[in-house]
Amino acid sequence: MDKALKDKIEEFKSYRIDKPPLEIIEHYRKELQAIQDTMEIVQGRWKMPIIALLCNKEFRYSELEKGIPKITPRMLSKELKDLEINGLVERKVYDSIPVKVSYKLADYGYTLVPLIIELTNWGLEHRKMIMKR
Amino acid sequence: MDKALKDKIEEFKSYRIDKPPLEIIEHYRKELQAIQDTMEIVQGRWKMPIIALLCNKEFRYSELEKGIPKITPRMLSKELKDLEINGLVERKVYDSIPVKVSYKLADYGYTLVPLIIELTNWGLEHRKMIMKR
DNA sequence: ATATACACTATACTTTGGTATAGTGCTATA
DNA sequence: TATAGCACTATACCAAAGTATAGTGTATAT
Repeated sequence: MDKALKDKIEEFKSYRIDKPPLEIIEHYRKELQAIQDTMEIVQGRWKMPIIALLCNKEFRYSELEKGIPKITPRMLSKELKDLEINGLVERKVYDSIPVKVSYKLADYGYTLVPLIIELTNWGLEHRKMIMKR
Repeated sequence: MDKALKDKIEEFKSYRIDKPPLEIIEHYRKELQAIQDTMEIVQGRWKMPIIALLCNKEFRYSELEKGIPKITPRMLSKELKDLEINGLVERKVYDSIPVKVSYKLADYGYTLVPLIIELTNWGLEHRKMIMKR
């Protein structure tokens, strides 16, 4: 475990309250709710990878399909629709012939960047750890 | 959106590569895999709330049940088992009568702290935003 | 004698997430 | 004329996630 992470954890621990379990539960109710709110929006195998790609630039539908291995067209369009509904992704239609459709991150989508960074870091470290064993 | 977050996003943008979509996809393959690895372990409504509580201290089974509203005993014991298998949580049995069982975060579980912080922050901000509209 | 706490397990069920496959209407290319 | 690309939608299906309810064995409290 690297030093920066250790520091972050120590800092985190210093904020903890030292109380019996039931009081801790009371104290953290809002935080638990917040975690569940986030998870509800970000849930599933596909949403975060889609957002991570869109962080870089607009992508067309078929480009996303290539970019996210094993996703089926049904899942891709469903997930894009969900993300649009939640204001994270914007859909743009160019009325050329044939139609071009582009998806880009909405400003609100960029608020997920810190989360994506953490997901990525943890996943990379986790893979390293598994390999070592 | 607050300044710290804006800065973080700007920093993130400065790391982005400016290339056509297919090259971006190529470049980010590992990161996308990492995100999916993490999501696989953390997936579902219950795992992160459980871990977040256990960040504070050991909890007994029945305390967790109280701490995580609406979870059923079946889900709680299943999720705890999954987390134990992945080395994130440790289960301790005190052989008093009746038996006491405690669950605590393993060292490895603490590596999820930065992620939990981001999940919590985003959820809290999201709720604020929804309320405003 | 009854109820309750504890730490679960069992069974049956519903919902959601995800797969597999085919098809649409348009156009450009061989 | 046939094939492929584009951006999907439709249908059927399956598996995993989650819910609802009941029950187990031991022990303390009323």
